[in-house]
Amino acid sequence: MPRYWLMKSEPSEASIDDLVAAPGQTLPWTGVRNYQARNFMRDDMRSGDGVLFYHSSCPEPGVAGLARIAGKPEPDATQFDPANDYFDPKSSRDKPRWVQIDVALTRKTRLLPLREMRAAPELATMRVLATGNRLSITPVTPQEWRAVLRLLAR
DNA sequence: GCCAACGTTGGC
DNA sequence: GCCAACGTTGGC
Repeated sequence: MPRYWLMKSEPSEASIDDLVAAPGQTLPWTGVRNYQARNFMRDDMRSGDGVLFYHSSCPEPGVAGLARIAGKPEPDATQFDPANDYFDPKSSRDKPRWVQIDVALTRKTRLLPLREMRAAPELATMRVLATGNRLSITPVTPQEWRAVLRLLAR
C-alpha cells in the first residue's frame, strides 16, 4: 500500500530543477534535524511512496513536482562532517542520530502555489496547511494526494 | 525584516 | 519534570 508525503525544501538548497539535473534524478534527503520528521523517514517511509516536492522559504512557496521514495533510510552523512552546516557534534557513527533517504524524481509539475492550496477546500485537512505547522515532512492522505494531482492538472 | 508558532536546551 | 529563555521556521 503506497503512502504519500509532503517534503519541504528551500529551492536555494535543493530545488525541483536540482532534482531534475541530479544523477539518476535522485537526491539524498539530508539535513533533517527534527525528531518527528526523522521518525517519519526512519520508521514509516517505504520505497515507492509518493512525494509532493514542496518549495519553502522562497518567493513562490508551493508544490513544484512529484517524486517518490527510493531505497531505505541510512545515517545522514552530513551529521558527521564538521565542515557541513548540518554537522551535529552530539551524533556519532556508532550512534547516528539523523537519517537520510533517497528521493527520486517522478516529474516536475507546474507550481501549485501555497495560496491556491489554501483556497482549495479539498486540501483543508493537509498537515502542511495547519496553523503553526513547521514540520519539513508531513504525511499526505490518498484523498489529499489525488486532490493535489487534480489541481496540478488544471 | 517582522513576527507567530513551535522545538530545544538547561537550570533548578 | 517544569518552564523560561532562546533558536528556528517560514509566510508575508
